Amino acid sequence: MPGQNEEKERQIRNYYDALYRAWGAQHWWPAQSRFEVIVGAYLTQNTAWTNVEKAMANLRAARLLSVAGIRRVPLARLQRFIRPAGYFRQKAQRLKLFVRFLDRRYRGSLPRMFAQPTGELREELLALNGIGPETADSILLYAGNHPVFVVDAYTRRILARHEILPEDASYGQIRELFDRALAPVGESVAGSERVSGQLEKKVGGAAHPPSAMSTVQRTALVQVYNEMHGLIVGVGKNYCRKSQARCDDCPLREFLPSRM
DNA sequence: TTCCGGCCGG
DNA sequence: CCGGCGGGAA
Repeated sequence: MPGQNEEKERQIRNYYDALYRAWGAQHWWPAQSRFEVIVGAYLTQNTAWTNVEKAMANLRAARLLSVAGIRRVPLARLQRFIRPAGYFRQKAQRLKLFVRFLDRRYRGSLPRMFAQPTGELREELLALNGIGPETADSILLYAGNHPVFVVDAYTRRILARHEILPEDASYGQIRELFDRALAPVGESVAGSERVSGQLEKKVGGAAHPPSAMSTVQRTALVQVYNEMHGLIVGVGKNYCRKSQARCDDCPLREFLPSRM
């Protein structure tokens, strides 16, 4: 049934529209630099963001929130600074590993790293110990401005509860759905049309291959992916919580699959 | 106690 | 597929 997927994609666009109307731009992932985004992406793995902020504040106060800083700080010292973020031994080791990778592969240059094609850089990141799909995509999108959608536990939970995709849907499947759903929105933004209320007009367009994407389209897509993930996290944190969800006040309540 | 903006190794 | 990693806040 080919109509199934199209319906799901339209639903995703409806969610984006409703959430953006309710909350507006999220200014998601506030950070001073790209490297801060990368550090945050590591530290926030299965960890509350408030704890990540404490660790980041420690690093910033110690003037270690940079490639050079992580490079020179002794491992044991790094562990102490990021302790509030939990898993501090793993995470300290993995931050060191990332800088080592950056040094060897890109001579310590983030601009050189992010100049790499999206797909190839993604594979390189995934090969690193401590970087899985979500961390890789977070780095690509929020630090590198590459057009990839970030799937997290909130995304999966919302899709499952709304019966759009099963709970055990793969990361790739979820990401594909959002890619296809939001590509038309990116085009809409690129065409300098208003986003809100215009989402119904362009439907059914498959995602362009990266090579066929203009700079304007790419930038627009990055913005849309950025916003959508931020909005979803807002839903997950405040309403679609693991236990005791508060569907009554959720901006997405009208889309619930007719139950309680 | 539960949960958090995951990921790795057995 | 499962256990471990871990501190902080609700």
